[in-house]
Amino acid sequence: MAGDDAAVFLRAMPLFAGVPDAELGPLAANARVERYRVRDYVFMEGDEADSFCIVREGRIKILRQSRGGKDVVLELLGPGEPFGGVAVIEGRPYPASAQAAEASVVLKIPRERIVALTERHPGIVREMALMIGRRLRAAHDAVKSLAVDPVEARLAATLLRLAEQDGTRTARGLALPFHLTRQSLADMTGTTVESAIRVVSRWQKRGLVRDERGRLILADVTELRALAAGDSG
Amino acid sequence: MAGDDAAVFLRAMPLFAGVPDAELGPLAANARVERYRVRDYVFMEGDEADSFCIVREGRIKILRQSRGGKDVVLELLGPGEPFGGVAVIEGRPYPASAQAAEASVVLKIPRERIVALTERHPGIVREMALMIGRRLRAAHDAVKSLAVDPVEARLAATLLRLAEQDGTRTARGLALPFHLTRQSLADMTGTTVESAIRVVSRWQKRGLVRDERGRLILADVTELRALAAGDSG
DNA sequence: ATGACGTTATGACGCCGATCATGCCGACGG
DNA sequence: CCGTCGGCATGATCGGCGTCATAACGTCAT
Repeated sequence: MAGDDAAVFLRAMPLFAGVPDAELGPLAANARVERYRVRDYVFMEGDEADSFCIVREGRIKILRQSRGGKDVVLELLGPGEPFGGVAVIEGRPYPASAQAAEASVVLKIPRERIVALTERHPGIVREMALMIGRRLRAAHDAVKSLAVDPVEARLAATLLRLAEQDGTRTARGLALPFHLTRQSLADMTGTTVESAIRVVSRWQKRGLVRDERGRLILADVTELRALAAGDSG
Repeated sequence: MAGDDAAVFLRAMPLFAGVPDAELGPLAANARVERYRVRDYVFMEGDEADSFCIVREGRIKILRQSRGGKDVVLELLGPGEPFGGVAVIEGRPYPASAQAAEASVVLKIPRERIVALTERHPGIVREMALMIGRRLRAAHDAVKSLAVDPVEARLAATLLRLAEQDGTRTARGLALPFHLTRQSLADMTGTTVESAIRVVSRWQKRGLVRDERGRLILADVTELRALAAGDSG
């Protein structure tokens, strides 16, 4: 049902590098393809972890919310990036919600399938461990930043990380390949919309960033890096 | 050189549950036992990751420091807990420093040994993945807390987590089994010594916690839980 | 068209908590 | 014994930034 293109998609992932085509085909065939509109939830914190998910198109936010309604965005994932894997192999409910930041397509592999596959191919577990390790480092970076850096530095660091991860070089500067709301930006840095708006507006006036049809473009990367590092000049 | 007691110690770890005694003996024999005094560093951020470490006795802080000299404690580990594993299997330098919070003993297994063992026993990798996953969740908890909770709530949550993890029940309340400096507490919650001192003193006066020879005892757990949850009563 | 809604924008106000300073106490070493 | 040092305690001050309010603008559905 998912079709051959799903198999091709899975084939391209480092996670399944050690799995032969003969097994990847059936896996793809058992995967469901789900479409989400902006603000739709893929799953909610506390849901039973029945699927291993992979972003096919769009952006998925991993977030938790506090009583008080404020969202905290823990991760922002793009095409090719898996999520929900830890909960699935642990057999526990999802520890956070997954929400579409824009219209998105997600590949969902049933729990039993992925578990069975990992038992036959330990390489997958190894790749997963490495991936989770990278995310742990990222989370630790966030902790450190929230603990010691002022809002402006956190915002600069966040934009730089996103841009360096999957931004595109243009004549005008480093461009984020997707629309990012000031609200999302605030939720990613532990601040408020107003503060995010104020800081970014200030940067626009100073020519550090540009806003082209909703897409942010980092014009002065070195200056932003200085701000992220805590220098005040 | 490490002796048989090291083998017994490793045997008790879930991480090596799938490894036969015949292999655990040589592993223990190749492990080094290192002693550290308070404030000694096991390794520093950026050091080449040449050892997989396990806390044998004492407490080890995993921390990063900002220009400005302020420490951020990411994890506080007790006996039986491994660290430095992600960096070792990834072959990258340690992403954070490890420092003794009290006099401690650490078991250090050379990189090649642990890597070779994981190749023969994929179960270790699986256990590692689960462990890193748990730590990732803990890190995400910290991110959320730093992003939305006020200082008092963060301090309460931190003490509760430590106490529930390896505290001991006493007549007076839930006791932390080790001495925790206000400075360390501040570094774990992203605040300053002064704030940590003020909050804890206030709690002592209200009878929520007691300080017995440096050891903190949580007398009113339910009230602390309410504070951690953000209620102001 | 025309509301409704989401996003960006800007100002006024207030407070939490960081910063700075000062003092006390116990431990430890010369 | 007394100087030094690390940890705990408390007050005064000030600023970053969260909160609240208001408004302009673009998009979409009816």
